[in-house]
Parts: sequence; C-alpha cells; structure tokens
Amino acid sequence: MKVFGKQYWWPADTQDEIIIGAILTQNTAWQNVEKAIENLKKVGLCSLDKIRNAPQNTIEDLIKPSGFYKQKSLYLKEIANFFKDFNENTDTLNFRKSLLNIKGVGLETADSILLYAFSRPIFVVDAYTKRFVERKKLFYSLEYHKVQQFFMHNLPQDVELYKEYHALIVKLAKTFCRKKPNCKECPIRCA
DNA sequence: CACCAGGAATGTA
DNA sequence: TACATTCATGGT
Repeated sequence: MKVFGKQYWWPADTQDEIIIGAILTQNTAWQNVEKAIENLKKVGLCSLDKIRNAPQNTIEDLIKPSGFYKQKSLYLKEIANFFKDFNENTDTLNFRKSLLNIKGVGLETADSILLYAFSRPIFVVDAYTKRFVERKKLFYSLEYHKVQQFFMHNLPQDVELYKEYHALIVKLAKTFCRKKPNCKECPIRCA
C-alpha cells in the first residue's frame, strides 16, 4: 500500500544544480539556498563549468543569501575543479573517498551528492536522522557510519527508497515544531 | 532579543 | 577521539 507519494525533496533542473545546492545548503535553510541558486541562474552561472571560469567575487555576491559566502564560493570552485576531469565510471566507495578529499565536502554532503546527483545507493545521515534514531531508540550508536550501516542493513538497497526515506525524516522534523500546536509527540525536534 | 537552518574546517587537549 | 570555535544570511 502506498501511503506517501514522492516527496520531490531535491528539486533541481540539472545534476550540477544538485551538486551546487549540496554545498550551499550546509547549515543553511533551504529557502535561502533557493535565492542563491536563482541568482546563479539569472546570470547563467548555475553550472560547474561556468563557476570554474567565473571570478571568485562574482560567485560570492550571487550566493550571499545562503550565508558563509566566502567559504562556499571557495568550495564551489574546489568541487567544480574536481568534476572537470572526473570519470563517473567508478565504484561508489572510491567515488565517495574522492569526494571526501575535496575541501568543503564532508560525510553528509558527499553522501547527498552520491545519492541525489548520481543515484548511488548510499543512505544519507543528517542531524535529524540521528535525533530520530536517538528518540525512537532505534540503535545504540549515533556515530555517522554506524547509523548509516544500520539503515542500509535493514532496508533494501534501493536508491529511490533511500531518497524518500531521508526526505521523510526531514519532513517529519519540519512538520512537528514547538512553535505549532500539537507538538508533544514530536520524534525529532521537541524534547 | 535569542535561536536555528538539508555542515565542515580548524584548533585544542 | 572528543569538543569548541568560526563562518554569515534570513526566518521565526
């Protein structure tokens, strides 16, 4: 029985837009990321090739709404250079290692890119996921890789399922909020 | 006014 | 390994 439909959680026109969004969304509300991406699109810079050849301060100005703009403009340059000579024909684990060597790409960002931009079967773990595991007492450890393995060992290895599962956890966090009524059963945010 | 958002790098012990 | 600090804008 299908209860939930697709969440369309990572809306993007292109693969590059997903990768760019993965950097810009670090510790930032998605609403602000949308503004930054819109700015990039307006001037035709929402692609890794264009970003690689654009002046640093131009990128900074365009992505300011998403915060941390000095760091993130550098990170976008770094990841744009990485994908210039990248051969996608590699196994997921080596791909992951390569991504983690890029300055500005940590565990969550690397896995988000693998899953959402390249459809690799990797389960994304974020702060919400850990709180969910903690409060529902699903698993004894909150360490990134252990939580990730917990889900990957207990779910079918299905890319679309991983995408939707992560989206639903985030949606759960957004749905229940202490600022709204009926917040006592919140499994993620409210203590 | 404080707190948080679809984190990661860097420094300290 | 385990924390603390820094980065910065915008919404609530």
